[in-house]
Amino acid sequence: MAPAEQPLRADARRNRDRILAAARDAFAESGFAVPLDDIAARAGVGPGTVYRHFPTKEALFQAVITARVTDLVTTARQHADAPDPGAAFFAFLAHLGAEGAAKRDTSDAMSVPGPLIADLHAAVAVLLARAQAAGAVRAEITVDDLFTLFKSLFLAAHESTDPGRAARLLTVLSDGLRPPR
Amino acid sequence: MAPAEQPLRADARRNRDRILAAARDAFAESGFAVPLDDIAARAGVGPGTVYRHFPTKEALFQAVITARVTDLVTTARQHADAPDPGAAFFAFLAHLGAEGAAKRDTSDAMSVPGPLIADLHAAVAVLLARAQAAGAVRAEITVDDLFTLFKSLFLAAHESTDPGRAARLLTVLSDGLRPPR
DNA sequence: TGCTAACCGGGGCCACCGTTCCGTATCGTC
DNA sequence: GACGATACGGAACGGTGGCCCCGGTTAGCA
Repeated sequence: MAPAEQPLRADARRNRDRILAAARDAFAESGFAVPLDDIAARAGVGPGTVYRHFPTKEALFQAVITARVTDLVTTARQHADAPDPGAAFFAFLAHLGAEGAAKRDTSDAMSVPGPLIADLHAAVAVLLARAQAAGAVRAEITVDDLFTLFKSLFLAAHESTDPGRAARLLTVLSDGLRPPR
Repeated sequence: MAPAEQPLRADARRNRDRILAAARDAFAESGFAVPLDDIAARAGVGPGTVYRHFPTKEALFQAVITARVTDLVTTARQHADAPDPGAAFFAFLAHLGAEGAAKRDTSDAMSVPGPLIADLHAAVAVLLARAQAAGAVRAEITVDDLFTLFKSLFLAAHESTDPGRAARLLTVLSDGLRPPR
């Protein structure tokens, strides 16, 4: 949108990159709740420097998750063309589940309002509707239901160190979404 | 445990009861995170008075949830004698789900360490083991899985006002817990 | 009715965290 | 090499929330 930004000074650009990298790691480890001072310390800068580059903590978070959510949207749209709507839907759920199990901020990212999440919402709605039309998913489930379920799954997965738990719970959740026998 | 407590002065007892009632309502509405000042205001007393009766906010919370968790344990133990282990297990899950959907502090209550929750844990473990032995529930699920899943679900479910959502999500989870077809 | 002890209210302290300000250091250029 | 603009860092601010203490009041008992 604004490709012709004024060039940053060398140290500024370097610090901006370090802040983004530190924020990426810190948010992934501890979620949005991580203190901003921790991010600054991890980047080797002061809190003031973080605010020079990002107006608020939320803006920094947005900058961190934008790429990830965009990838999710892309993946969802790719699955929308698959021949088997049910398989495509559950494949995407597995992808989302792996993402959420690996990074603690995925749950927070899905709660941030904005066009990014709206896109994700819409892309998943397509997948869900096709899977439901094919009879692979219970008809009464909504996209909001799905988001809520996955946000809880992510919360649950990060409450323990049991590495198999996320996989077990994802299986439970996925199978529960299928129509009753 | 200590039935013969020294008699409280009339006004002290009245205030204690009002604080407990206010805390019960406030915790149910907003979870443990509700400010203690709000509870005090709701009870019509000052924050200092709350601390005269309960040493910490957690102690107050304990006092509020003890009766509820005890009821849950009793219910679980009653279900342990039922002839159909699978039906008993899922009936208890429905009971727990209703509790968690109605009161926002259920999730927090299940996270408090202590003998009360340990009892609940043990009682549910019996239900789960019997249901698994009867082939009504997937064998790989643990009690911790169940607790974690329900705690997170309660947290996430309260983020929306859709009254049917809790029921839908509970159905999904319950069906997902059944062995694969 | 008057004394004593317990109790009440709320102002205040401390810790935490997001945010801002300002003196200083660094960069880029002439 | 020096100067102006820019960026840096960390100390300070403001708000929030748990927790405690002081001065006044009230209940209980003689």
